[in-house]
Amino acid sequence: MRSKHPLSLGFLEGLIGFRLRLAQISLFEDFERALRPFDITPTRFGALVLIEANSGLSQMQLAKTIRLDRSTLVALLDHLEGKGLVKRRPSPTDKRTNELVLTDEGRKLLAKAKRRVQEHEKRLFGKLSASDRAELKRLLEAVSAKKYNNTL
Amino acid sequence: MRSKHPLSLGFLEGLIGFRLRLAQISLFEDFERALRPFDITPTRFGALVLIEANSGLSQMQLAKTIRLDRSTLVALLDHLEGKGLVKRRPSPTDKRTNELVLTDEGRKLLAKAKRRVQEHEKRLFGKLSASDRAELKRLLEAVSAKKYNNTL
DNA sequence: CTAAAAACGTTTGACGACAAACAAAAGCCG
DNA sequence: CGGCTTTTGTTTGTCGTCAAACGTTTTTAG
Repeated sequence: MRSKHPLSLGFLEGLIGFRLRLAQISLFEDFERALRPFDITPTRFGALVLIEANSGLSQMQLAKTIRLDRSTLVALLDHLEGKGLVKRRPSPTDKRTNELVLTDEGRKLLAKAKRRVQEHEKRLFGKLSASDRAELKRLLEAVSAKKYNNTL
Repeated sequence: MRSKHPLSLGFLEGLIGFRLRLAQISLFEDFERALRPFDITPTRFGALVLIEANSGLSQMQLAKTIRLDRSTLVALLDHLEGKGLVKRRPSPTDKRTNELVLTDEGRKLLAKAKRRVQEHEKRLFGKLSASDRAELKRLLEAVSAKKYNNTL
């Protein structure tokens, strides 16, 4: 006797949010496994990419863009800085803020990581057609584009 | 001087995974806010629905279906049981497992929660057309339908 | 039938995330 | 200018999650 998986999803069956959650779990699982050798998580990867693309940005700017609490970012940057990938440089114009920059080592590691991430995306979304992928991206953007009535 | 949001996303621009992550954050934010009065999170909600739809299921079956570690489920069920919404009932046929069932109170609360969740889904996905919603759901299902090469 | 292997629920430890409180600095406004 | 408010980075506390180890029970092999 082994009534295996097939449970009824009940109310969850119709919920897009539930599917989104499952997809997110699959995503994270594969990403984590693929980037484990680099000790890089999705969040860390996002931070590195953004620092590369916007050298000198502040912690708040970074936090907002990847939608992370600024307090969370502290430990994350401590980690990356501890590994010599990122540097916090006190801003000369605003003594409250730090300018974030990638080190040479950071740039080098990121280059390698990007290739892994590219493979990872292919693995996850490769089963979809190119137009399906574009469509998925478009729809996801629409979802997080927040301008819903904040009348709560 | 206030260089606001507009940061370049760089490499993230093209990644579906990044969009998925952002959408997931938006989802969780709205869900959490909408269901806060009930002290119900997305994960708890999933558990309640699944127990309702598959009364008597085991913890492992539940954990697998919502893709949660079985150790995580322990605390979650402790919480729900503590609030009198769920009951753990030792299985008569397999002394290792518990049969999970909803209490009357659990069923009542879940009914209310479902309505809130329905509103929440409308809020998040209502900006999409019906066909877009169906498409999104289909694509997300395809993503988490794991059967990618496990050659890693 | 019996010994080894697997499954189940639990405990403990680690980690990432948020929220609240804080000090320092910058911005605002009389 | 001079005081209040806001912003920024940090610390501390809490929570949800996974992973590993454990005892009990079931399943499987020989």
